[in-house]
Amino acid sequence: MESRHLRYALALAEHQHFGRAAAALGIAQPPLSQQIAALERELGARLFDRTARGVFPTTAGEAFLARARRALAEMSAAVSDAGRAARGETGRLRLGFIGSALLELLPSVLGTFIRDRPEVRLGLQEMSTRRSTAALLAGELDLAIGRGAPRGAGAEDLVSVTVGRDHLVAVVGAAHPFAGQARVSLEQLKGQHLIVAPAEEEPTVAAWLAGLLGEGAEVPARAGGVTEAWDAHTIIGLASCGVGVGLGPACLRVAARPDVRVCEVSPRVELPELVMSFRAQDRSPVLAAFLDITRERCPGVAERLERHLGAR
Amino acid sequence: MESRHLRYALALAEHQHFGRAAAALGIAQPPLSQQIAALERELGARLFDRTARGVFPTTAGEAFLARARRALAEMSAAVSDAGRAARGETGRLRLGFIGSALLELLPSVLGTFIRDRPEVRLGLQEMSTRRSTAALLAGELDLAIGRGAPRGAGAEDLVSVTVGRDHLVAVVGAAHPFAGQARVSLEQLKGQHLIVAPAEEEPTVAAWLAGLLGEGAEVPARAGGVTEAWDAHTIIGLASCGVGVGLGPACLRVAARPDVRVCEVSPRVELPELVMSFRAQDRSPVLAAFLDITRERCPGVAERLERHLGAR
DNA sequence: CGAGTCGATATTCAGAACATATCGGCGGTG
DNA sequence: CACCGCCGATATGTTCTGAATATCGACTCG
Repeated sequence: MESRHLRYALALAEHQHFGRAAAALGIAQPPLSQQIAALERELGARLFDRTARGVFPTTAGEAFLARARRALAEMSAAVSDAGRAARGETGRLRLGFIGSALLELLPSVLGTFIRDRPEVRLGLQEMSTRRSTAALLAGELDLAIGRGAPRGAGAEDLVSVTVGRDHLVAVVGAAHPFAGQARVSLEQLKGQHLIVAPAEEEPTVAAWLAGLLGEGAEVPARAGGVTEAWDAHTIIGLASCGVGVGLGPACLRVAARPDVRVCEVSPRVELPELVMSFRAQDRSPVLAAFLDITRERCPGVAERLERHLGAR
Repeated sequence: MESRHLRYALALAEHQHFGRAAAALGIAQPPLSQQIAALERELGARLFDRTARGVFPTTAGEAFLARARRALAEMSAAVSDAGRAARGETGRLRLGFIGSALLELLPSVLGTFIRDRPEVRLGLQEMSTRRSTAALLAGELDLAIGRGAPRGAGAEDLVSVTVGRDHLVAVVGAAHPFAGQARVSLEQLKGQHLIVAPAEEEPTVAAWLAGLLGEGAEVPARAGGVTEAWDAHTIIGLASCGVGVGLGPACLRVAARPDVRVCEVSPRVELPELVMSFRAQDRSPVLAAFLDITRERCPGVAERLERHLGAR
């Protein structure tokens, strides 16, 4: 039995007339008679009563037609569902990101995405760059936002584009000696207790800092001591109560509370770029849609993406 | 798109391998490749990722396959539903009957039917013979049980079989002069107030009675007076409280209460037969099943039915 | 009783689905 | 690094089936 039989039976039930039903189906009358007869033979049951006043379904026909309607509805739903999934209008996007991405990049991109693709289920999880890279390679994420291009095993399977640049700023409590300064020098920082992201989780940032502060070794080994904090709000909170000098990207200003001061670091120090990564072989249309929106919003991202997508 | 495409896609998703899926489908590998390709072309979306480790559905493929499974399930349900309806295992039977049918005939027949065909929805409605005949012709009933073969316009479209015979008995209260008698004569009845079924609703019975009592006219015109009662229990109730002498079929004994006496009428008077009627052109398998059961239970009905059914 | 309508049947034809044979690409292996 | 084997895609021929045309038989209606 093919779905054609269902369509023919439904048309016949609707028009109650072989000739008109066949015309509505775009075929001649004899093939319709044949197909209905074949269907009835296969089922071993008469589905229609041919009377002088028209063709009417039997009890068995009624039962059959009710199911047939649902079956055809499921089939057309299969087509439309597949199409929507292929166009990225539905599906799932699992996104891992570092906290600072929540300050500037994600709010606008996510807002647009949610408005454009309301039926896409979004999975959002804040995590370190290292973890998001690993999760991406393990297939647990579809997109990762972190600092610095992913490195190490498997990184060649990922595509990364720069979606933002930041320079280093220092955050101090209002009572701190630096509070009145618009800028602090690297020399000044060397004697301070520093609040930074954990070295193991953000290796790129940690390496930058270590180099910046004139040491080849780990940041935690610095004189003056180091406190590791996982996210922007913790850094700001610790700085506000005088624990030390928080160091982080300039976008920290967005989250700055009234009781802290943000100072430029002099000379200006560029941080590893905010980088968006995804699996090179990932053909998900949802991902493509998200990248499209990112492309629109972040001029300069476009070319980098084009180069990769064009190579597919 | 045909259901074949759904079956092929599901097989491919199950085996994750074109060759094995084709073997499971009983076809060669090239046609499977072709049909899947045609399906993907029609949908405008890739449904499967062909990798070195196997064939896996894409996101769109997952969405499609979920619907496809349901569609095919509906199709096979359509087949089985139609088959069950055709075999009379499901469906509906609307039955109109006179009250006395509830006393002997229906209890056993209905019991068997409900046990054999639990999924058939039964519509049971007590009504007069006249009304059940009209409802049968109007298509509001599938089967009618009454007294006397239906007559009048449309009766030739009905098939009737005798399913029971009864003779007339008289029902009186325990205090009635007849109470001690085993039998009463027609002469004795002539002076009594009688309780009978309404003439308009049970014309066959009324005609019999009128003839019996030696009058060409209507029963209500009889000296002694007449009360019309619709059902057996009312006749018995009125008789028990001394309203008069109830007249009805012998099966009234089944419903007789302790405070009434049932007397044979002498000479014995045969009542119009209990008749089961249905539309001659009704091919409903549920009706056929009900008739089968009736046939098994009522010997003698068989030949009458065979004659009709054989003529189809 | 003849005309008209409707569904079934017969026959032919075209297209689609399938089978056989072969090619191209990708991994694994000596 | 070349070779081999596996797998899916492609090419080509064959078969089968669904559809069109022509016609028939049954029933209705004027």
